[in-house]
Amino acid sequence: MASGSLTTTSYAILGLLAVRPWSTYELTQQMERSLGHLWPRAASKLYEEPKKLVAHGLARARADAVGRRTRTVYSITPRGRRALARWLDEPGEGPVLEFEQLLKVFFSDQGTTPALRSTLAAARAWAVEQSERSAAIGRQYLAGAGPFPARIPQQVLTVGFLNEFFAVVHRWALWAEALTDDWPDDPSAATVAREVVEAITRVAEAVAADRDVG
Amino acid sequence: MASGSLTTTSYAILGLLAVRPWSTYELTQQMERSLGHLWPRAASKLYEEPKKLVAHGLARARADAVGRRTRTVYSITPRGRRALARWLDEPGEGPVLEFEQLLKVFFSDQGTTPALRSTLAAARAWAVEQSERSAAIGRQYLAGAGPFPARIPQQVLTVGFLNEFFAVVHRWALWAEALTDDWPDDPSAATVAREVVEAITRVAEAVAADRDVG
DNA sequence: TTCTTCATGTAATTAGTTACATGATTGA
DNA sequence: TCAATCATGTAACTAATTACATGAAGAA
Repeated sequence: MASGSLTTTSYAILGLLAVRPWSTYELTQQMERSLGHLWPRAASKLYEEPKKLVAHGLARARADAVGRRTRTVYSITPRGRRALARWLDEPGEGPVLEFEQLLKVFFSDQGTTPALRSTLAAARAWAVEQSERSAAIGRQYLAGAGPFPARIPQQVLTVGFLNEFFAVVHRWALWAEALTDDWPDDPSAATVAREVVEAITRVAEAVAADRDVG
Repeated sequence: MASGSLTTTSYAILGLLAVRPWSTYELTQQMERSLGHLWPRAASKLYEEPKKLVAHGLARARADAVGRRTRTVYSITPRGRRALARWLDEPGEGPVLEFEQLLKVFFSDQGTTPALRSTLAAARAWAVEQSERSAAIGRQYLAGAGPFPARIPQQVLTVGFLNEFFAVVHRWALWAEALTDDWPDDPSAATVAREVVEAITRVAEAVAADRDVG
């Protein structure tokens, strides 16, 4: 028992350790490559959290000598695996989104239409960039390469969501760029057709209809 | 000049004040109703940030008496409007996602298939609930009601994204539930067909193809 | 008139980020 | 052999959350 309780971030690290042992630096690499898209945390956190896992008896640390300095490699303990399985059994929180560009779109009537449209273009570029990176990894797996082939099913489920997420950002940006194409320079003077409001409401209603289905 | 620089959260509040003056409690209501979906922050933050805006000369505070206690109402200053417009001119960050349920899916090979599937069901229920709320507001606007009719174009752009986001969570959960339907109890023994990997890769490649288009 | 919920904050705590420091490795 | 980059961390700081406290308003 030690130093605060376990957070979702703790379990994110613990989950990585369940795959194989990692040095702290390798953990930061994984954060950039995969985990960062669903649970982003600063690298320095990854030097801190594993210590908490060790204090709870869920992981072990081994000091590995590289040249004159030491590197710490962490691995999961049997207790750690049990704790992870228990955590996986609990419901978990829905998605939480932080989207600064969308915030700027929301308040765009206080700025200019060119500013709004360049924000939309930036969002679209973001989606393209993410998708490029993801497509490259996908092709790598299709070619028979790619790390952790045993975990492909879990990666497919996860990447299946992320790619759709990137696609929705892209599609939305295109749609919004088209919609604002003929707006006056002052966006507070713009109007949208009733059919557009109907269309976006239908999207929500289609999903809401699943309530009955269960 | 005072007490730290302005953050995105500061501008989120400033944007609300540009619409009309609000008491702090009203600001927390707006956080629940609209802003919380794209820039979620705890209520207590909303009691603190406006003070920073005042210290920077971007907002004014008026103490309003209600019974024996006082309520603070904040309003934007001309300098505040200019600062907001400048901020809207800057590019802004792409979306950042925190998705605990997806994290559990990612590590689901360390648990059981029933646990995985109940996580998927929870994600789907989340999407349905959000969409219900959003659809109700959409119908309200279609009936001619709804607050801030002058800002409907900006709300359409914003809600247009959010509804598609809810829909993508829903569609993904259904897809994943179908895909895992015949999985063995131990999900680390599951496999997925090559066509599925091809399909999710095509999604990313379709978006990446926009690079050429610009 | 008492209970509950709405309303208005402050204080304590924690999670997370930015900045810094420095050794190891590689390649020009 | 020097510069650049990779690797490994710590410390200071800030943003944000949770917990708490209490007055006002309305319902039973």
